[in-house]
Amino acid sequence: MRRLPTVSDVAEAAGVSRQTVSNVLNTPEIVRAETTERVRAAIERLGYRPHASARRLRTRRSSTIGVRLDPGADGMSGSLLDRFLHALVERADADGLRVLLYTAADEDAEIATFERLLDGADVDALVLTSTHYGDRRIPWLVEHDVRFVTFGRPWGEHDTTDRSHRWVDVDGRVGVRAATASLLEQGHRRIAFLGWPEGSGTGDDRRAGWREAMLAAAVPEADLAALDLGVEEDPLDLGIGGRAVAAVSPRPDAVVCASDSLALGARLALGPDVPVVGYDDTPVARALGFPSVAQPLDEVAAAVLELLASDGGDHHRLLAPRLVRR
Amino acid sequence: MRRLPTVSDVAEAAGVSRQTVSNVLNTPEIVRAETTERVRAAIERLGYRPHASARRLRTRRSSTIGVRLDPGADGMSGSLLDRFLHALVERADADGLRVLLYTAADEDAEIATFERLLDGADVDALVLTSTHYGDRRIPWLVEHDVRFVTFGRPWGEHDTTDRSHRWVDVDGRVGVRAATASLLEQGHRRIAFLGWPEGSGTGDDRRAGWREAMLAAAVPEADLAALDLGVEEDPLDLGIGGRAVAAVSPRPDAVVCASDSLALGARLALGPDVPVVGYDDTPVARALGFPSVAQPLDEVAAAVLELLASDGGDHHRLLAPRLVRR
DNA sequence: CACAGAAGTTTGATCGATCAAATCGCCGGG
DNA sequence: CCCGGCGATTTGATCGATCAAACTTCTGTG
Repeated sequence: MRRLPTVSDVAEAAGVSRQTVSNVLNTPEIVRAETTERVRAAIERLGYRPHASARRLRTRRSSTIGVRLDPGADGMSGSLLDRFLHALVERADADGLRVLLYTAADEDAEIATFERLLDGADVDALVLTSTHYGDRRIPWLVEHDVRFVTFGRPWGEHDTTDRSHRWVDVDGRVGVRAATASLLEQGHRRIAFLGWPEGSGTGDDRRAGWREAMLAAAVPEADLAALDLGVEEDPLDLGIGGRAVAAVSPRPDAVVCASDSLALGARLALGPDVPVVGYDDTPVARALGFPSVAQPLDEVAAAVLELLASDGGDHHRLLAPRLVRR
Repeated sequence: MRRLPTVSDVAEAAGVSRQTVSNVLNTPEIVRAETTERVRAAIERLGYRPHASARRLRTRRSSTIGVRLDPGADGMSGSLLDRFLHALVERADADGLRVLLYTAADEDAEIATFERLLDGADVDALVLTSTHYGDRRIPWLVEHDVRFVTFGRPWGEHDTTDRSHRWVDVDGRVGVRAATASLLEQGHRRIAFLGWPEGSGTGDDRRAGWREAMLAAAVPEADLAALDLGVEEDPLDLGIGGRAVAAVSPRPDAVVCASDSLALGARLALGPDVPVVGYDDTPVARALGFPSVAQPLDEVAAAVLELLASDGGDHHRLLAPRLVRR
């Protein structure tokens, strides 16, 4: 491989000094227009590209963000992370940022990885994806003064106005409320909610959306209990959700679900005549043609990067999902 | 953030020179055991970690491999890339390699990205995932003397013994043959193959596996034509495959499919009584409980890294998939 | 006992960029 | 006509590591 041109080569070719070349690239406003022109031409002619590692060494910034590739998300919604990652990489690229992946078996291993990545100056910011109750990573990062943004709000433990923790999330409650409302509009009244047992932040949030819509439509509170189903999802047994819905008597008119995989279970148990709405708009929902609440992953990615870059301003964003009707 | 310790700090603390510290880390065999011990202790005590960018600048190696995050793989098997990536990152981590993501809208954009990544010394090797007929990326990489491995063999255009192109792939033919054989063992004879129209490398390879198994079981060649179904898959219409199978008369005893999403279509059209086997072992197959041919992604990742690292030895690997019975 | 050669360790230079400070050129005011 | 001040550009030092070569110490041999 040929030797790559350096700033010095460009400088010589353009008849200026190294620093001027550097200035053209980093602070063009202090360079005379005519000089800029000459340097630009030389850069073009020689095919010069700054050497990323050299720059990072000097500036002590890596312009790289670390993202964990979650092993857990192996369910049907696994592709969600995939799509988020894709959006993130695309946006980051436009901002001149690189995305580095890492994995970790558990929280301790992940914190050890943080140390490696940060001390080695491999990354200078992190994006975390699955936040949960009692997440030990957050305090660690805050304490070590690391720049990070989570996709997922801090459930419970934190004050949402806490300025040390920036986060972006999608308002599941609003999404499920819209889904439920759309079923109510179609004339259904006995709309079941098929979700997870109480105690998960995300799940309870989505459940709340269903309750709100039902109560707003004057469905008596007393009727809700029988329609509120929480099952422990098992990737190997889709039937569990379906059986729970099928056991409700009288049979519900429609079902709003906390995930597409629950929705698939319900659909298989009840047949195509009972409307079902899923969550996450996965390929399964698209293929089978049932509606689903889609997370605006592009917007999430954009917001994550904005929060990473910004110093002041707001420290969190709650984005509205979109109901995909089918 | 505190100033991080450098080699010099460690050297001073251990009472040796910079270079000796470097040797302890990179070529321990030339350092006296006693010295190594002392340096190791100092490293531990100070919490020293090598600065990745400085090392890269000096060695002109980034120890980072670039992987494209494919936008296209949005189907049900999208999570396949996800799982592969995960395995890759895990293995790479163990070898001290980092994985950097990139995206690109089309082939030209991707080649432009190659230039950026390589010239900037961001990555020193690439892993490509979806190879196709007439792939212009391959000759570009070969010509520019870039180290790369593809997951997917070169379909048609290349000689498989070509030493300039290293690849790893999964033997779909063997996988589908095993799937078909297992159905034959169960006593089925009219086993349909539901795949894509002829002309796709992967698809034809899988079809060949079905044909082989059928012919080996003495099913007359003449019977095969009616059972060989190729449909253009449409992520928005799962029914297309199902309708194709349902139209076969007399109805097949069982169906072997080129993908889980085709299998889902067949399953929905024929009901749970006609055995169906899918391909890729996606969450859908697991959830619905139909068998599927699983690609050994861990092994693929390991093989990819081995080929990337090795200088001599074999230049390609064809791995055997595993039939997941259910 | 001197000495060649190996083994272990140190020194100075370097990778390619940016920072900080110095220098140069030019204009206008006193 | 000199000088302060500003804008544009250059120079020298530096980031943290490794390379290449020099140097020191040890070992075994004639």
